[in-house]
Amino acid sequence: MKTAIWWIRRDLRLTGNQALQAAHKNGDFVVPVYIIDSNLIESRYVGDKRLKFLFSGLSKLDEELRTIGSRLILRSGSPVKSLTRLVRECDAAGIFAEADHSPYARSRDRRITQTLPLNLVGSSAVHPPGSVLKSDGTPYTVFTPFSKAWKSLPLLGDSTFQPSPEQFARLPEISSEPFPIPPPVSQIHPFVPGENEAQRRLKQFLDGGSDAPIFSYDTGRNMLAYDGTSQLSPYLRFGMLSPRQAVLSAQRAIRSTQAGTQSKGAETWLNELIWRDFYIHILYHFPHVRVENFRNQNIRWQNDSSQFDAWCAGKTGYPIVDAAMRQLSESGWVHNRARMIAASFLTKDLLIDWRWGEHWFMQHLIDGDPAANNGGWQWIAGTGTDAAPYFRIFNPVSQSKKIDPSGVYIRRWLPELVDVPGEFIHSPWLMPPDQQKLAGCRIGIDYPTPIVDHRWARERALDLYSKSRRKSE
DNA sequence: TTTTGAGTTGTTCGA
DNA sequence: GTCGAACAACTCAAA
Repeated sequence: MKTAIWWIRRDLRLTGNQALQAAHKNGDFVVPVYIIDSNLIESRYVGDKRLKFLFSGLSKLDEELRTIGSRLILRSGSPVKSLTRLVRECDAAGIFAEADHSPYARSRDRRITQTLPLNLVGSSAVHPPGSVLKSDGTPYTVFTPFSKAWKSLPLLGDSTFQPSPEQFARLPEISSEPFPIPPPVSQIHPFVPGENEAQRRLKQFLDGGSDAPIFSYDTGRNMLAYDGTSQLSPYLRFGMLSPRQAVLSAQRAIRSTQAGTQSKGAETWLNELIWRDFYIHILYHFPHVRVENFRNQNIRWQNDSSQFDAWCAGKTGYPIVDAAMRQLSESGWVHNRARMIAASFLTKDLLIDWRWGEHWFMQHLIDGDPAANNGGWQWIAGTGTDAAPYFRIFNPVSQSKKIDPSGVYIRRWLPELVDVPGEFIHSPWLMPPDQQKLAGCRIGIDYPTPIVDHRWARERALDLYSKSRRKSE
C-alpha cells in the first residue's frame, strides 16, 4: 500500500487539480496537507483580510474533503520540517504539489527536493514559465507578442478531474493541528471562500446566453457602480478556481459568438487571464522586478510620508482616489480601473515610489499576488515591461466622470459626500460655501482639500519623468 | 545584420 | 460636442 501526500499551496480545490490527480495515480491513498508556512505568515506583505480568506478557505476545503470521506491535515511552521515529519508518520512514497513560480516558492521547493520525494505537477499558471518563449529561446517582455505565442499553445491537462472517494477513505490516523482562527477583520462585502462559491461566480459570469456578463466585460468592467467584472481574482489567487478552467470557459464563450459580433467582451477577459500568466513569467525570468524597476530608470521619488498617509487613508481630496482607497481597506477588493487611478495618483501626482503602494496593496488585497501586483504597479509607474509613454497620467476628475458618472461608487465609500450634488461629486472643492453647508460637507473640515493640484502635479511628473529618461542613458 | 512596424488601459489642445 | 494630432523617444519582435 502506497501513500501519496498531496501538498496544497495555491490550489485549494478538488476539481481539475493536476497535483491531486498525480497523487491519486501514484498512491493507493492520498493524504491532503496544508502547511501554514511561518515565513509567509510573518511576511510584511501579508495582510489580515487575505489571511482570513485563506484560513476560512482551508476550513471550506476540509469540509469538502469530508464529503468524500477525507479531511485536511493541517500543519504549521517550516515546510521542510513539517513534510519530513509527515512523510515519516504516514510512510509516504511521494509528495505531489502544483508548481508555484514565485521566487520564494522556487527556492523553498528546491530545498525540499534535496531531501524529500517532492514532485511538482502542473502549474499555477495556465502555461508555465519557460513554455512561452521567442524563437531565439528568450522570454517575451512585451505583452502582445507574448499573448500571440501563448494563444498558439495547446491547453494540456485534464481540467475536469474529480477525485474518487475510495482513495480517500483509507486515510490513516494522522494528527492535524487545529484550524487557525481567522483574524477578526470587519469586511464589507466579504468574498465567501471556497471552490463552490468560485464555481457559482464563474457560472454567473458566463450564464445568460448573449446577455451574459462576460460579453459586456470590455465595457462593463469600467463602470464602477455596476459589477461588470468577474470578481474571480481571489479565487484564482488561491486556486479555488482553476485558471485553465477559466481559460477554457473564455474560449468557449468566444467560439459561441463566432457567428455574431460580440466576442469582444470574452476576448478582453481572456486577455486578462493571459496578463495573469504574463506577469508570472516576468517575475520568473526577471526576479529583480520584486525590488527594482524592470527597466533601469532613475526616478527621483519625492516620498512625502504625510502625503502617503493621506493616500492610504483615502483622504487625498480626490473622491475617486479616496473611494478606491477606502474600498481597499474596508473590503480588500477594488475594481482594476480604480486601482489604476489610485496607483497613478500615488506615483505620478505624489511622486511616491511604487514600492510603497505595492506594499500597501499587498497588505490589503484579498487577491494580492506578488506577480500581478508587482506587474501592475510597475506598469502604472512607467518602470515596467511595457514601453508606456511617460505622459500617460490619469486625470482623477475626468476618469471619475467617465467611470462613475452619477457618483454612486463615490458615495458608497465616502459617506461624507453622500449629499454632495452630482455637479460637484467629482470635484467637491469647487462647491461654493453655501452649497457645502447644504450638503453637510465643509471642504477642509469634513472632507479634505486636495493635497496636490492635479494640473500642477501632472506638469511636475512630466518634467521629472522626461529628465529621468535622459539621465538613464 | 538591418530594417520595419508596433507597443493595454491617457490627456490636452485646437480645429 | 467631436475628432485627430501631439505629447518624444525607445525598445522589442519579427521579417
